[in-house]
Amino acid sequence: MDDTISKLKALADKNRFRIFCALASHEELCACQITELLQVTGATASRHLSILVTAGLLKSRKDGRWVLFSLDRSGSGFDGILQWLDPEVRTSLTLQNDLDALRRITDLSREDLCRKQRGEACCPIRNKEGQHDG
Amino acid sequence: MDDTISKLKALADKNRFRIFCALASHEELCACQITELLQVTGATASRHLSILVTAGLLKSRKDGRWVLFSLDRSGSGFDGILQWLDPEVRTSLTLQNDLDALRRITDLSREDLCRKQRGEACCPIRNKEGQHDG
DNA sequence: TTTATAATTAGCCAAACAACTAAATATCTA
DNA sequence: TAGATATTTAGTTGTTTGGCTAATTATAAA
Repeated sequence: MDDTISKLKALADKNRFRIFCALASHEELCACQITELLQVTGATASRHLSILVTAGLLKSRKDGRWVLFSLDRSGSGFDGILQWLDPEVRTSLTLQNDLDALRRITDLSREDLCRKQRGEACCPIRNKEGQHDG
Repeated sequence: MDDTISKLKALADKNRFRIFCALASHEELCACQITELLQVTGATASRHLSILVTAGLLKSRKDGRWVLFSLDRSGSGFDGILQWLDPEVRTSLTLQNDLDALRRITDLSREDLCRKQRGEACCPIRNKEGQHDG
């Protein structure tokens, strides 16, 4: 039971939920891409990612100086999670915006993305929210 | 998305998770039976129940001075939740103990249960936990 | 109508949590 | 090696949350 509750707790946060859904449609994303998507500090993104990994929802691998995250589909009941969340992922405005944003983010090379994060304001991520999230 | 996160938050607490699982195998339970199961104050049980109802996971109906709670299976994706949690429910030691306890609780009339809650120590609910919960 | 009781609400406190900044730990490149 | 950069860890702060007791509301019984 505690494992299941860890998973529930891990998903029961808006930013972590967005990370999870982002990875449901992108095989792998690095920490800095997640940071860019959420528009939080790298430290914050890193902590959220570690919570998701610890809960067994994500796995990570190192690629040079990058750490790449992906869904850990090995957990028992994982398909049930996806089945539950799937209609959500397809209809939420926030998550649709996230997909748009991710497209822009992954269009940049990681190098360009990181240059951008150092402050050269190119390609800002717009957040269309404020409307009720369908 | 917010609705889904409310459901996740509602389930991401041990006591609320136990309530939900209890109701997965008992059509209806009143607040005082839940109180007895969790071994918390009525106020605490009531708050947990209201969180589950607000999230759309439970519904309630009044029967005289009792309020009876049951799963609200109408929510979209509800079957996905059950599918996810089902293996859990069948293997968790805590949840198995809860089923035993519930059998004892529902064997009592509600009147007897409430007399018991007023302090006459009959039929204590044993908690076998402490062992790792499988 | 008075008393008892099921349930909820209000108010309090300690623990958990999510965000930040700053510092530390890799890893790559010049 | 020195410097840059991707990520994580440490430490701080304000908010949320889960539990309690006490007070309130609603129903039933005497």
